[in-house]
Amino acid sequence: MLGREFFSRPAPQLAPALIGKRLVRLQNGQRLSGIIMETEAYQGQNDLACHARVGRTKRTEPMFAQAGHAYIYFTYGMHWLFNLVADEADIPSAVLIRAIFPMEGLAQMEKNRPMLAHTASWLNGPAKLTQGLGIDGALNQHDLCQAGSTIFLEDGIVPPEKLVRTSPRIGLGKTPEPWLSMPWRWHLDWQDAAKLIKEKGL
DNA sequence: CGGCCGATTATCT
DNA sequence: GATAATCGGCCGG
Repeated sequence: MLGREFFSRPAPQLAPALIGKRLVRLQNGQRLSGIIMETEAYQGQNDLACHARVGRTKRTEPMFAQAGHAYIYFTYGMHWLFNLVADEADIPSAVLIRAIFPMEGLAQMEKNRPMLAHTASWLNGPAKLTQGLGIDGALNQHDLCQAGSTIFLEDGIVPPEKLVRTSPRIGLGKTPEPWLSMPWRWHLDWQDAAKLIKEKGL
């Protein structure tokens, strides 16, 4: 299980370090997991794409917590999105997990999210992976570094830096520049991930 | 594969 | 009262 020190850095540093890590969720005592393929950083009140740009509210409060906690919010009237809190306490900072490569508990994940199961498009979206892993608001503010947690990270693969692509963050709408174009999204192509996982024997 | 559209409701102004 | 860190269905190429 990755400890607090791993998460304790600004989101734009944590986000690329998360690519290749294994996200594990215990559901009914069973391991569901996937390799993290895509992340986005949201850092501080200056970042006008960050929910916490407006300061502390009921929704943004988790982003001000100590690193290693979960920030989970509901959007579009139907979707839960999962973030890992980064950086020091009182600095609002988080990394959105946008895609995973399914690894363990495939049968249970298929029950959780039947659509497109076992295809490359199964869990390649921030709301898709929360469905697959059975993550919702009940886990908001959870500590991923606490013994006995039902959600935590483990080491997985360490992709070569050249395979980790960057781009602007997705879905920011009318967020002003320079935040709209900030290259704070990191991702691994599906085929590259599959190859690396196979090579590593996971 | 890419673009447009409707769904559906907590949160904030 | 407007908006949203999305998704799936449906269309056209």
